[in-house]
Amino acid sequence: MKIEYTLLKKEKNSDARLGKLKTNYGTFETPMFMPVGTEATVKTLSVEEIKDVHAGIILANTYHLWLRPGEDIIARAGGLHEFMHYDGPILTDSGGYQVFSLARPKDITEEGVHFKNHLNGDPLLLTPEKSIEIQNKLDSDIAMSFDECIGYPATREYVEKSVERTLRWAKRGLQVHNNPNQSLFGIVQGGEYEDLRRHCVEELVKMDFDGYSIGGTSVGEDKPTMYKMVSYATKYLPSDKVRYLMGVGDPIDIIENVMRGIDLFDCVSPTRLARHGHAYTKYGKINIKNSKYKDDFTPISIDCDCYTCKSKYSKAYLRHLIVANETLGARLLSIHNIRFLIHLTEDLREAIKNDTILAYKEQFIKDYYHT
RNA sequence: GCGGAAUUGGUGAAGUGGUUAACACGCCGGAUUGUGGCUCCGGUAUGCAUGAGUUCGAUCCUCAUAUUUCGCC
Repeated sequence: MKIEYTLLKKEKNSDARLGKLKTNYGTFETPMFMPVGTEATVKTLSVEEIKDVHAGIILANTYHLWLRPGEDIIARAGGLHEFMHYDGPILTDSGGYQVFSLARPKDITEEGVHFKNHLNGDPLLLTPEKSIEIQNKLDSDIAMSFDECIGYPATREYVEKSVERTLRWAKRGLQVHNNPNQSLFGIVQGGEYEDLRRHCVEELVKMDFDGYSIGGTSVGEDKPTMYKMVSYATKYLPSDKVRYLMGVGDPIDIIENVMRGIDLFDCVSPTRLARHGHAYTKYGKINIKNSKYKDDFTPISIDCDCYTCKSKYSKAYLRHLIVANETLGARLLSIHNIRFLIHLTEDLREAIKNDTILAYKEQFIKDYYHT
């Protein structure tokens, strides 16, 4: 069965949407933040801990799992859910982002993208067909089209050419996709150009994907530009399909883009920041390594309902764990940070129900930037 | 007691008779956006054991003192 998106309510003062996404592995409400589990693990968290932060869905990565352990091993295990012992919804990224982070422009051809295996240096070719074929075998609930994620700034000429290629790649992927239990999303590119974003949306909608993502953001542009890019896409996307903004996870960005009609987000930041000793709080991001926390025996946040805060692990102890490079520190902070972002989406859903998102945003920003 | 060697920041240390004393770790900050899992970027010795001398100029040469260390009685 494919996913089913139901639009439950639109907020009065913005384009924010409350929705419901039904998958073979469970139903959850949107907006929702997806924790990133690149290597079939949300780094440092057990499956029970992923559930405990109320993650509706998680993300894994085609490129990484292709290289190691290989999609055939995962297929033999019974698919990604069985393999990683996780019975909730999973979305797989296509490897398109690795085009941006690993490849050089000359490595991109019509056929696909030439990489060097980052593990052993072997030359690799990832094509739209190959990416979809791997994702079919991984048996995730949602697969992504293989796209070219371009950086910012990029010339209009380049973006034009790249969007057309991304569209051809989307079509090629769609043609080989053959997993009836897996949905497939198209990815909107087009840089900062409204007509190109619009064109990309219109062509993707003609191909009739199960959902749509917006890519090519958080690649070096400033916030106003990112928000414009999102609006240029959501403006033309069909309201009966779910929308996913890729790679965005800054709290303020989540609020701003929910208000522009985004339903799903993912970002490595909560887990990466945790490993490097940072914690989100209502009053801004803190660096737990700062010496002022050396003898602060209070939890990160008294009104946080995450395991770490509820258990009253103190800042002094967390600081010690991070400074001593103990994995428990990364784990406790990851739990806190992911829960913080998911809690944020819960608050936003509530605000959509009550049509109070403008006031919510104003108060959040006031607190977050220390009034 | 006699003789030798050593003494550079929080630590391990490099270094030179002449502008800002290398590097590493630590420490103090910052960064991080569809994760190439111990990453990246800053800051961190107004001073080279102490005192005196030689010199235009000494962390570097000389002497004394202190401390450490090795050997001998």
